[in-house]
Amino acid sequence: MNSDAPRGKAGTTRMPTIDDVAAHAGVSTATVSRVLNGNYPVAKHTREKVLEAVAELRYTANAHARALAASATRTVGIIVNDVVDPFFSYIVRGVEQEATLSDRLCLVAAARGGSGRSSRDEELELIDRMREQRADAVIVVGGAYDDEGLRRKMADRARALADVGSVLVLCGRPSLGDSVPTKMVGYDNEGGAFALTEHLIAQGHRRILYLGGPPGLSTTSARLQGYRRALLARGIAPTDDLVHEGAFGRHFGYTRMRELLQTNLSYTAVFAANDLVAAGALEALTDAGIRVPEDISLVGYDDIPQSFELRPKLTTVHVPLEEMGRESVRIALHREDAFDRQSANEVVVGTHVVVRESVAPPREA
Amino acid sequence: MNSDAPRGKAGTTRMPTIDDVAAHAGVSTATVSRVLNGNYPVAKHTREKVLEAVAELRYTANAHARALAASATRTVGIIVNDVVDPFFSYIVRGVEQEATLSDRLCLVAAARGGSGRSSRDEELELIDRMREQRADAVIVVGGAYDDEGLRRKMADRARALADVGSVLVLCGRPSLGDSVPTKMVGYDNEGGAFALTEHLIAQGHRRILYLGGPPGLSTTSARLQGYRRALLARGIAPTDDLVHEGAFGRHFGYTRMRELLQTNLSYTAVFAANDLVAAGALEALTDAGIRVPEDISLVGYDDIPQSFELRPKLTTVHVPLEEMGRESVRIALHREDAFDRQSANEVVVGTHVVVRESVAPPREA
DNA sequence: TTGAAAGCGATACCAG
DNA sequence: CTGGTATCGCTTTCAA
Repeated sequence: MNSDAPRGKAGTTRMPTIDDVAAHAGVSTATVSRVLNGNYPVAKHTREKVLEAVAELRYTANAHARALAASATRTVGIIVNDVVDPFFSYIVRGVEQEATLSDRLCLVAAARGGSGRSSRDEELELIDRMREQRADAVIVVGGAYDDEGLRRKMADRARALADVGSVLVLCGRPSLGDSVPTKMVGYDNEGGAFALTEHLIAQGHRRILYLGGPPGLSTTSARLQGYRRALLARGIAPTDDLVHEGAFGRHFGYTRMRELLQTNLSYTAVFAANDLVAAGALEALTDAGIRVPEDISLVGYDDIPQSFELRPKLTTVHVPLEEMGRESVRIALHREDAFDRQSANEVVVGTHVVVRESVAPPREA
Repeated sequence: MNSDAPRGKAGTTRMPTIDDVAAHAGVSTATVSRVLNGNYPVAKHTREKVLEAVAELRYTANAHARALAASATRTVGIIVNDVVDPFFSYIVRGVEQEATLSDRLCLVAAARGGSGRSSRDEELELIDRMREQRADAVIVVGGAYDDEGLRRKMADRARALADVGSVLVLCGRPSLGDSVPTKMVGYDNEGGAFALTEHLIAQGHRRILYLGGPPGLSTTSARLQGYRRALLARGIAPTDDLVHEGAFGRHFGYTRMRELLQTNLSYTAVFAANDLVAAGALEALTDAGIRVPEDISLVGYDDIPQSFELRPKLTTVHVPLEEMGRESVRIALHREDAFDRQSANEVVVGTHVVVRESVAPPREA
C-alpha cells in the first residue's frame, strides 16, 4: 500500500526520518541514533538490521535536528575580504582542505564593503550570522584596522562565540589582548619586511620606494615598520616622500606606479606591499620602458604562485598561505585536553625571503 | 539574583532563547517569533517591548532550531573544483554576492579529487552533505565528464534535492535530461570556440594548434567541437596531430607547449583551451624566444581578468563568470509562481570574442 | 544492550 | 492582535 518513500504534501517525497528507520528495523530511535553515531555499544545483529534499514530507506540524518540536539554542527566559517584575491583564496583552500579532513563543511563569506557598508561592519555581522549557525569555529582572515572601538566589538564577538562553545580565530591579524578568548595564526610581517628591505640594501639600494597597502591596516603598518627599521639599522633615514600607501590590488600598483613615474621622485628600488601591487607596478614600469631589475629593482610580499610567473620572476617574501588556512582550523578544533592546556592558542608560521630575478644592484651605485 | 545572561554548565553563558525574550518582554514566544519575522501583524507597543528585550538580551535566533521548524535554511551550497582557479573563484564570488543579497550564507566545497577519490565521487558526496544541511540550493560548477553511470547518480541527487524542496543547479555543465529536476546556467562553449577559431582563420591561419583541456570533459569537448566546425566551415580539414588535450592549468600550458616546441610540428596559431593554459603557453613561447603574435598567434578562453595583464594582452572569449554565479542563485531561488511556470529553468549567458593583441596574420601567409 | 521520554529552540496552527 | 501548544528530527539521560 505505502510506497517505500514516505510522501508528504504536494506529491513531494519527504525525507525518511530516524523514526522511519527505527520502525523499519524494528528497534527504537535511540538505538538507531547509537549505531549511527557509533559512540555506544550496540549488539552486532541489531546494528546490522539498522544499517540495512538505513540503506534501504536511503536515510541521511537531518543536520539541523542533529545540530539542535547535540549542539555541534560540523561546520566552520571563514570570512575573507575577497574570494578572488589569491592571498585569500589560498587561505580558503587550506581551510576547506582541513575542514574536509575533519568531516566538516565550510561557510565562506566575503566582507568587502561597498554599498554604504564598511567591510569592518560587515565582518562583525558575518561573525554574528555564523554564530547563529553555530559554526564550530569562525576564522577571520587578513589585516585589521587600528580602531579601539572596532577592537572592542570584535572582542565581544569572540566572547559570544566562546560562550556557545565556538571560537574566533584571527588569521593574519593581531591579537585582541590576552583577556579575549581567541586563537591566532600569525606570520611575521615586520620581520619579513625587515629582511626583504635588508636584502635590497645589501644590493646597494638606499632610496627604496614603498608602494601600496591600505593605510591603517595592521598588515600595512607592520610591513612598513619592518621597512623603516631596516633602513634605520643601516643608517638610512626613512623619508616620507618615498612612502606611498594606498591599496593592495594590482590596479593600484599599476596606476600609482604610473603616476609616480611622471614625477621626478628618484629611487632605485620599489618595495611593493604585496605581490599584486608588485605585478601592477611591474606592468607600469615595463610599459614605460623601464627594465626590471636593470633600471629599477622590485620586490613583493606573500609569494603567491603568480609571482614566479612574472618576468622577471619576483623576489618576495614567502608566506605559507594554505598552511595558515589549515593551521587555523586545526588550532580551532584542537580542544585543549587535560595534558597540555593552552597548548596552542597561537601559532606563528614561518616566512622567508625568496630571491628570484627582480632585484639587482642599482645602476649608479 | 539571576545575572542578565543565563548561565549553563561549566561557567559558560548559554545563549538566550526565544523563551527568555518572551519572559523578559512579558509576552508569548509566538509573539516574539512574529515580531522577529515581521510576517504577521503585531501591536506597535508590543513590538517595541519585544525589540527592547531582544536588544537587552543580545538575542539572536538559533539558525538550526529555525531551520528545523521552518525547513528553510537561508543557505546555498556551491561545489567547485578548486577555489583558487580564477574560473571558479569568480563564479564563487558571484554566488556569494547574490546569496548575501538574499540574506543567505554560502557553503563552499571543493571536489578536486586526490587521495584515491575521484573528483566525481567527491562531488556526489558533497551534494549529499549539502542536502543533509538542507541548503536551499546546491550549485555544481564546471564541466562534467561524459559518463552514463555518473549522469544517473547525479540525476538521483537532483531528485533527492527536489524532494526536500531544494534544487540542483548545473552551472556551466550540460543538462541531465528534461525529466531531471534541475536548473541550468550555461554559456555557449561550442559557439564561442567557433567564433574564436573563425577569427584566427580570418587572419589567415590554417594550421591551428589546439592545446589543453581534460579529455572527456564537456567543456573541452564543446570547445574542441567549435574549433573543428569552424575549420570545416572554411574547408580546412581538422587533423589530430594538431589537437593536444590534457589539462586546464597554467602548468600544463607551459610544459606541453615547451615539449611541442621541441618537435617539428608546424602551426601558426595556438588555441588554448582556457586562459590559464594560454598564459602557460605564452610563457613557454616567450622563453623560447618566439614572439606573440609576430611569430605565432595565441588565443585563450574565459577572459579571466589576468588575460589582459599578459603581454601581449590576450585575445580570448569573454565568459561572464561572476554573472553566472549570480544567475545561478537567482534562478535557484526563483520559485516559479502561478504566472510564469517554468519561467526560467535555464538561462544561457552571452559570450563574445574579445580581440586584443595576441593575434596577427601568420608570418608566411 | 535496549527502550521511553525529556529536551534542544524555533515556527505556525488554532483558539480566544 | 495575542497566547497556548503541537511539531520539526535527533541526542541523551534514566530505567529496565
